[in-house]
Amino acid sequence: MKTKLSKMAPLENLSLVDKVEIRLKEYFKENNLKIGDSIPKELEFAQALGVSRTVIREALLRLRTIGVIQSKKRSGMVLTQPDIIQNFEKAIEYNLLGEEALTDIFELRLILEMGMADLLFARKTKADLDALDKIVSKQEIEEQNTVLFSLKNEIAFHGKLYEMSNNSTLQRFQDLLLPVFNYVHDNMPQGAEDFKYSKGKFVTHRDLLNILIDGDAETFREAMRNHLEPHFERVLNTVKS
Amino acid sequence: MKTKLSKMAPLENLSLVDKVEIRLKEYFKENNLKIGDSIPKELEFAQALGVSRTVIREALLRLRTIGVIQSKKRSGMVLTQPDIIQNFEKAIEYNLLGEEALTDIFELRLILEMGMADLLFARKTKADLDALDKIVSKQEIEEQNTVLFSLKNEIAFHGKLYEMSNNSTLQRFQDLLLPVFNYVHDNMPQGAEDFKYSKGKFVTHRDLLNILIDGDAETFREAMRNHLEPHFERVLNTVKS
DNA sequence: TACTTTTATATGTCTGACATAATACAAAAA
DNA sequence: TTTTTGTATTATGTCAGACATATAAAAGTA
Repeated sequence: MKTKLSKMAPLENLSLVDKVEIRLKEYFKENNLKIGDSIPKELEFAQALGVSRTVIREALLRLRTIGVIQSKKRSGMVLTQPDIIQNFEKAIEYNLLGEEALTDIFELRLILEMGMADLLFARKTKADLDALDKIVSKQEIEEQNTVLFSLKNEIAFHGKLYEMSNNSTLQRFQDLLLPVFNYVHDNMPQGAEDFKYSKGKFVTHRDLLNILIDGDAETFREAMRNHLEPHFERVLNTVKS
Repeated sequence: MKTKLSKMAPLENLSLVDKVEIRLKEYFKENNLKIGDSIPKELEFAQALGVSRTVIREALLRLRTIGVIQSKKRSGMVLTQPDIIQNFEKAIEYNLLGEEALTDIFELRLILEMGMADLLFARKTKADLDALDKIVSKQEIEEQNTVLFSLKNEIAFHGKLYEMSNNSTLQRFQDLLLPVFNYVHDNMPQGAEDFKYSKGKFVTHRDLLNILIDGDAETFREAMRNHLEPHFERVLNTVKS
């Protein structure tokens, strides 16, 4: 009789580089290294761990790739503050995100725009509102004789909102997600109709701006919800597997 | 007389590996490679580009680190769908995020929880609500004779909300951010008082659950806003540089 | 057919060498 | 003295060739 093996965990199948990476992480923790501290050179690590310089280099290269260290000739390597958005960026550059990830990200955008009302009201400045007014006025002029929807103006308005959040992580997130929106925009089979949401029965950019000027966060949220209605409708009616 | 040099741009200072990485990216684009496709072996790339295998390996290792390719002995390398959260994770593991990034991320959490109301109402199931009820009841029993705030129950409740969003990117984001919340929680000098927000004048988990059962998204948003009030108060009153 | 053994092969690791750029320091010039 | 320029040093960057290891595919066996 064959006994079940499903419960047996595969015995650790780590490459040397994997192990070295773990040791390096321990080393950083134990020595309580901070941003700006420099670390021993490759050869010293190699001797200390008893492996070749090649392996050390590959492990360090991983850290460099995720932005945890930087290296310079002659000066050695220094711990740096990783840019959490950067890798995200790279992954997207390779155009390898699947359908599900793209959908998730699009939903994420809706969530973010719905959720940032309070930050906007807490941090808005006169200059911000003036800038928004310019954007909206420009859009109104350009679109007054057409139903055409300008993605450029759309991005300008919503991008400014992200900027006003004064949260640079959020802001970079938005920058980075723009190509994804374009992709979703371009690949929606139901046509562009859905995207003309700044006209007609929905809340316009001008409406949003007016609320931002003398309304409150709660009102803004509900207005934004209406503004984004076509997107929500599409997203919420799409059955997720 | 000294002429100004400010206009001179530094001439490109890319390492060989940098250049190879760019070429690889071009290669993927030109050949329109998709997830699952396999790519030539290291030696072939080395010969084609006229560089050593070492350089190719380092460039490919970068791709592997960000999850764009996977390698297996003998089978070569295959394009894979990068896990956009994974690198995030790694960066955080190294405990190298600065104060600003942590603050940003904490704000991001507030934004997300405020923004996901519509998704919750669109996707809630009976099973979800039952599960939430269990969590809340457990919390009520444990905390009935104390003002002590249990971070564990807090995480269980809010974590379940993320789960209900049915957006796995969002969900993993939350998993990953938990240590950051703990960090912020542990390092708040004003003490734990602020965090007992599920008692007293604020909206409780039970309130939120009831709204989730027979309320609507708008009501839920405002309730969540009140529920998160202590956090918002702290965040919005902190002047960002 | 189903199973086991062998073989070929691409990645993983090692070694030792040289190239290159950044730094420190000495020498020269102002 | 102060500034500039040359020189030596050094840690990373790149190279070449070898062997180790896992494993997919082929060959052999029942």
